[in-house]
Amino acid sequence: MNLGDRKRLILQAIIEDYINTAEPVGSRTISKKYLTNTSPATIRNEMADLEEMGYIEQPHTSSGRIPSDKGYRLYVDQMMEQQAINKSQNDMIKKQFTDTLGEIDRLIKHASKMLSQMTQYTSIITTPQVKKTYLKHVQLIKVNSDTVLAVIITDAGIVKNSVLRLLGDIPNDALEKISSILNESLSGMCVEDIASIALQDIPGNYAGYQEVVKQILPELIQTLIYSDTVEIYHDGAANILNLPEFNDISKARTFLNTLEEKDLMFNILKDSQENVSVSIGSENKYEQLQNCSLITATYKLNGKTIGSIGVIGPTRMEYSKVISVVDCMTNNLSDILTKILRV
Amino acid sequence: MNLGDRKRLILQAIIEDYINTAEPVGSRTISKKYLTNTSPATIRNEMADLEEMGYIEQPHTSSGRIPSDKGYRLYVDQMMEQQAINKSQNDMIKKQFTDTLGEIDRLIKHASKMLSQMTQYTSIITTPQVKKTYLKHVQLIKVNSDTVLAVIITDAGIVKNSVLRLLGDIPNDALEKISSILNESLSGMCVEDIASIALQDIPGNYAGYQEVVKQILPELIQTLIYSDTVEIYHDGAANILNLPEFNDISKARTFLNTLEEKDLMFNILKDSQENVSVSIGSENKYEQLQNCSLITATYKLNGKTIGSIGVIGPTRMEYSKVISVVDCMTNNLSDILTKILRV
DNA sequence: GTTAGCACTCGTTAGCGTTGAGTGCTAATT
DNA sequence: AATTAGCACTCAACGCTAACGAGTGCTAAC
Repeated sequence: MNLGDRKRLILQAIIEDYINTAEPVGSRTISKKYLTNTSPATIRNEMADLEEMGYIEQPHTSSGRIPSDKGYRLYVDQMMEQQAINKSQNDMIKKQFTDTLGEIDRLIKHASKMLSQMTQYTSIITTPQVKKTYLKHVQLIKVNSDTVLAVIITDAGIVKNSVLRLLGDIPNDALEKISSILNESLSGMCVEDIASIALQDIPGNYAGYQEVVKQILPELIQTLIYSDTVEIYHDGAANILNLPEFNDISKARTFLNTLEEKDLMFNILKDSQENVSVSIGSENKYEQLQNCSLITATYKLNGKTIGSIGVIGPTRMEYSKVISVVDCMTNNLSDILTKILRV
Repeated sequence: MNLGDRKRLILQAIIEDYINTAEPVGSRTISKKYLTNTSPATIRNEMADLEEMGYIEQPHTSSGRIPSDKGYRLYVDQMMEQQAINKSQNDMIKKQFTDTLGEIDRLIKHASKMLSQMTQYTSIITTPQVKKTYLKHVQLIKVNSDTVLAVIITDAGIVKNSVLRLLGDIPNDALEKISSILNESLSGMCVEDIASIALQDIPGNYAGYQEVVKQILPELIQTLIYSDTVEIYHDGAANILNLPEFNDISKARTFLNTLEEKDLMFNILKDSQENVSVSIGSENKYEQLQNCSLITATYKLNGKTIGSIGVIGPTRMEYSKVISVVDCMTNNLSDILTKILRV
């Protein structure tokens, strides 16, 4: 299905002009701005062919052409100039990250903000997923006579806390003992597995503290289960209101509503591939996003995929730029996380 | 400056009708729907007076009247029927909260979601502020040969973690010792103060671990400083697109942009009063919000104010309803936090 | 195969009278 | 003296038409 050079050039011209202007592109424009040696009439003929092949569409008779989803797909896969990883962009991201100390969540939010600022679209991002990591250490700290704090450390360096309330007082050394018992039996296990084991499956000598352990364990497990809930952040929602395709208030509303549906967003990001992947318009699984394009990728920690980021924009998206930014961002995010959280 | 009963009734009618319909209210409407015993002509005369006094405005000659900010203010302060704390509303909130276990941040986000759903406006909320609390306990946990996790517990039950990287290995019992030294010198201090003290001010016998303490302390302090950064969440941004006052895309954009400016939002919430307070249109300090109204209040933990919530909507807001919801929400939030986090 | 010419389509915009909700004023009524 | 009916006036909104122009497809000439 080779198009022929001229058709390719015309398609490319249409797509790139449309990405810039959001206006249907006519034969005259192409002849003037892109293929100066070809007359509008010829281009019209070619365009008729391209339309028949499904790469472009006509909003109505007697208007210029706009790219179809299929057209964008061809563009992304074969025609787009792969933007070299922009050095200055990369440096900027790196610098911004090193300036952001503090907690992981903050880092994640910052990444999201950068992503939306650099692309001028809307970014979405998940916090690291705990489920996939392994438990490294549990420590019980006595806070009050009846209150114990459980601190959970996983191999991804993610730390979760859980305030446990006991029925009675418990001596400090007993806590120490229980801590080390729990550690022995649990450490090294996958969080997913710990969450699903029944109490009696935990081996070990409780040294007379069975009662206390029975109180603590369910809550601990509960914490692990809850802590698996990844949070989803987004940023730059207002950006899309700058785009003519969202001038229609009802479209803007649908978009914003979709964005606030965390479950949906989670499902979208859940499926994202390790490498930057592009989902164009009708290719999207969810109806609400079928007039958008989505560019996603995952970030890692110590080589393990633990979260995803994405950019949502109109199908008329600056694919080349966004792909390079997303790529750059995941790499830097993985790097910095691995550096900060190495445990 | 008593208006006289009829003027009051007319003003109230205008405000309530306008809140419902978003359309300028004419004399005929009032005569038909609200003051059936008074003729439109009489009402027109009264309206002319009310306009002169600044309580209502005319978008253009020959249109009905709309309330001015001053009008809304009078309404909120003196005329509005204080909605009784809605029992079923209260129960719903309570139930929702008890269903939300897990971390504080999640609870906060959930509160925000509820707030926006119940009011159909946009809600904002801050996470609890650490600065105002007192340090209760510090614990160092060895994770790796060169990695130590510091866990900080404050009297508000807020827990922060900080991964510290040491230059060399350190024996377990040394950590214990350092932990207890730090506890002795720091616990009971206000977080704000700890963050500002210099290293040498910490008394205590370091038992030969001066070097290690010198490494750990700055990072610990850093964590405290960073952890003071309250996060701000919002929810229900899409709601405002349902309102006719935001049909103008550029207004919607301004609104969304403002919402994403965390610093601004923080400043707004920072000033909020303990009791529900209302800021109407031009009363707002920040220009971007001067065609909005803002209803804020604070929530507490163990009687101490630690965070704020708010609802942003058009000046044409259902004040009565929103005030009661916000009030209800802060009370429940304070309750549940105090229950969960009692340390 | 390419291109100039031309009739045709159709969304957009500007102009314009009509409509109707609402006003302010005046004079009559209570 | 307060209230109201009557009336002329204002002005946004609506619907209609005409002109415009960007763009097309087709045909015939190059």
